[in-house]
Amino acid sequence: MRYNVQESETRWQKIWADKKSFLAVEDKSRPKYYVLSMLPYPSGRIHMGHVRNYTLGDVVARYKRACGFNVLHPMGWDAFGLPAENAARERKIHPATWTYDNIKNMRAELVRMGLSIDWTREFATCDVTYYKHQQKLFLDFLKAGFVYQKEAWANWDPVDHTVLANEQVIDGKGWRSGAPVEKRKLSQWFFKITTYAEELLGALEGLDRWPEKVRLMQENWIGKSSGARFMFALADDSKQSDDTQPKDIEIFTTRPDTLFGASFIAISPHHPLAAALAKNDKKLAAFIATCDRTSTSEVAIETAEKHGYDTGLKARHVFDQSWKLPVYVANFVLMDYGTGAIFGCPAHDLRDLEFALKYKLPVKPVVLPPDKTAETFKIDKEPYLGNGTIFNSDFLNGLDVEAAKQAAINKIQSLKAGQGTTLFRLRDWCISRQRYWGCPIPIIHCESCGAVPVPEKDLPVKLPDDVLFDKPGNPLEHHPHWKNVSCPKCAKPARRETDTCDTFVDSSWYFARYCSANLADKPLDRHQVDYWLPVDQYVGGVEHAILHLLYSRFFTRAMHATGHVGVDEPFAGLFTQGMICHESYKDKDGKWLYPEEVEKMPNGQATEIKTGEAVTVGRSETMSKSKKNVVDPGQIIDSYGADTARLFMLSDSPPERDLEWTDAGIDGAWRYLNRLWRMVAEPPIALPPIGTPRPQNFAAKTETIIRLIHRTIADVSSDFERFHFNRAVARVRELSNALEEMNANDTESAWVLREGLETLARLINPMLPHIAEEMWKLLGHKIMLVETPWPKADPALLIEDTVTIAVQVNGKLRATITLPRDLDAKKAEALALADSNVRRALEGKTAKKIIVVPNKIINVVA
RNA sequence: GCGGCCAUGGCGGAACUGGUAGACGCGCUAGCUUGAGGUGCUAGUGGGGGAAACCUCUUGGAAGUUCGAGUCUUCUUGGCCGCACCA
Repeated sequence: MRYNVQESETRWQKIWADKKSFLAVEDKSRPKYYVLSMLPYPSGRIHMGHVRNYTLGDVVARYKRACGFNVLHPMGWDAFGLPAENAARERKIHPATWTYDNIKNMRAELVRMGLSIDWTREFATCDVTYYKHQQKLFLDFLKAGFVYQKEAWANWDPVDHTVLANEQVIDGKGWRSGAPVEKRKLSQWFFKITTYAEELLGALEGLDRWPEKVRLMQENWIGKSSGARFMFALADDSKQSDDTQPKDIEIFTTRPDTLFGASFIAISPHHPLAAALAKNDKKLAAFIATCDRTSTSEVAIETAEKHGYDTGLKARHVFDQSWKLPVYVANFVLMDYGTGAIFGCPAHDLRDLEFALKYKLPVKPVVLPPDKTAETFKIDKEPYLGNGTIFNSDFLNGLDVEAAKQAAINKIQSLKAGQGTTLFRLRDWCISRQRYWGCPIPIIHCESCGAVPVPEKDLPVKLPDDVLFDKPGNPLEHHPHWKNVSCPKCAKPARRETDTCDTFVDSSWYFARYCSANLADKPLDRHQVDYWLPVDQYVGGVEHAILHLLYSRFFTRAMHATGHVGVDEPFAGLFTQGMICHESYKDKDGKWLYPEEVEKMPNGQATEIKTGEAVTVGRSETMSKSKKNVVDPGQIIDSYGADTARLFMLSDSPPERDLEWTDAGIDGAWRYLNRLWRMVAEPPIALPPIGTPRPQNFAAKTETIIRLIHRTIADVSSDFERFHFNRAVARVRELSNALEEMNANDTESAWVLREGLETLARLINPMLPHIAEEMWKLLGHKIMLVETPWPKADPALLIEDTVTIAVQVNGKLRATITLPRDLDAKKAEALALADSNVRRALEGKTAKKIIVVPNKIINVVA
């Protein structure tokens, strides 16, 4: 007999659905646990990354459920976005049709994975019933001051008539059109994420169940730096281009302690002063134009080379009005950071040093390293960045770097030239997208009233269905009448905002919406949200380490401020899984081949099945459609079943690391599934009926098995708690190996075997839910495993009476001895020394020192 | 360039706070069983030596701390990831 996977898996899936096994209902009497896998984009098919992601989430959900938690484990669709519009353009399918068809297919695939999801809470972010609430949140945020509109530079694709995200600009060209991207100033909507910059940074520390790596990435992204901003006055005798030219330059620095080492001022090519000067300086205008050109296309290559243009202007040093510094326009100074102007201190900054060496500017050290003397210390090709004592610096002399920073800031403030300040790298979040398939921004533009929020009673602002994708640009803009409305304030003819929201907005609150997914009249129900939030365990890919997670953290704070939720942090625990990798194959013409088009030889060579020609085998790398090194989960589940796929995902590789897909691995998982089934379908010993009382005594061999059963319960439980699923699988396999070897046909052994098999079924249940239920049923149980609590290890059976102790002589293992547990150190010592191997290793020498670590090791030093 | 992570058999990986390195699996070898096409069972499997007991070397490399280091420290090599002139 063989295990009939397909029959069994579809049967259990139906039973779970019929019994509503995974329906989540608020229940104050039980602790809640919210498990969430990252929202999938409905591309049409699930891929291996999804399988891994949802398997991990499902193991946690099923395990916590068995442990007595009231579990919420929902699923939905991140359904807005560009691919649907591309499909519409390329294949003349309406984005909605394309999206909902894809959702239907993918939902069916997810159901076949046997996930313990509460499907009653499912929604797609493109449902009007979802995005109308998002529009309400937008209006609330607007009222609370989290939203504003401003002119901002955007990457504009002149062929597709659309704005491109930075990652859609490749070598300065649009990723679809290939046309050189232009910088255009557009009026766009922003969320004020910078309001919370300090808090988003500070709260990272409290996210102790987040990967260190992700917290670090967010920390760097937010990029806090403290320093000072202050004015350098332009000297009177500087040449003046016209009256509109500013009289001073404001700079930002994190190193006010090095001010006495200043040798120049540099401003960005985009600085207003540069623009003013360029009006009467053709050479400068040309220089700025060169900077613009290199700044878009060849950023990576040009990074090293620094260029500057001496404006001829002089700036007076803040601390010494007689000291005049030259003012350069320099290509390495960014306009959108700080004030767009810096002072250069070559001795203590690499970039300033490069610049100074190139333009022969003075290099004057002002920080003396602890091991150097003032007379001999010189800066050559390397700036000195470390701590030290300030010298050559007037009133700062003798201070260390930190003290000097503070002293310099105090002085600047007393001079009324500026003040100490903190700067963040984090920018406000531009949410405007010039696209159709997104949530409309609920704003009406009126000639006389300006940007007017759509009144709440008029929500939702629905996307029109009758749109055409026959020409480039935003279909909402081209629609015959959708954008023509009357102003809600003055009733004059006005124009709807035709921008839609960035899809990151959709995914910034979906986790909260699941708590009251079917609520019609408002976005969230405070009681339900307060019960379920925060998400206890969030699972997804590292690729969202910054944007999605940071936006969600901001959104949650904004929702808190507007009274929609009661928490600041959406995700208490975060787990980021690794990618799925596979070898790639190329034919002789260099065209990629799918794995199923290739036959592998035992010697590692490969040939194309169709042609018989040799195939180049590439190294294993992340599965991607472009390289065709993908394996379709649907096909795997068809032939091996969901449990096999799930087991493969959990075995061997730790979940945070990349996983290599191999056919051998899936075969191994499949064989194990069959072994499990055979163990209960055809047990080696006849099993006693359920509820047979536990025998009083066991033979030593049987006792060992009993102890192993309980050891395994304890180990697997702690492995699950710590996301060590590969270890859990190993522990489970050890137990099944031991049970398979049982052959004594006595009543005690039979009892222990039943105990072992039942434990096995319960332990694998979170990972392999279908076969676990099947085994449980074969063992005669009427109550399903989904309703059966997690097994508890008997603490008495976890403690061994005897322990095996390693005996070392001079740090080298010479013997292992078995001793009663917690044996007195002196006695243990004596027994160790009596061991023949130990005596031989000592070669008659006497022990100088003996280290005894109870129940672990004895080291004899001779 | 800056910041971070990682390195263990032929392969994926175990080893909790420094305490028997190589659990578990894949692969391979030998034998048995089964047999038409994702079988099952037994034994073995880090390198070198030995019939064996056992000895010896071994966690990218070099040094150090320690009775004892895969684990801690310093240097070094290689790989992966993030940021990239952020003043």
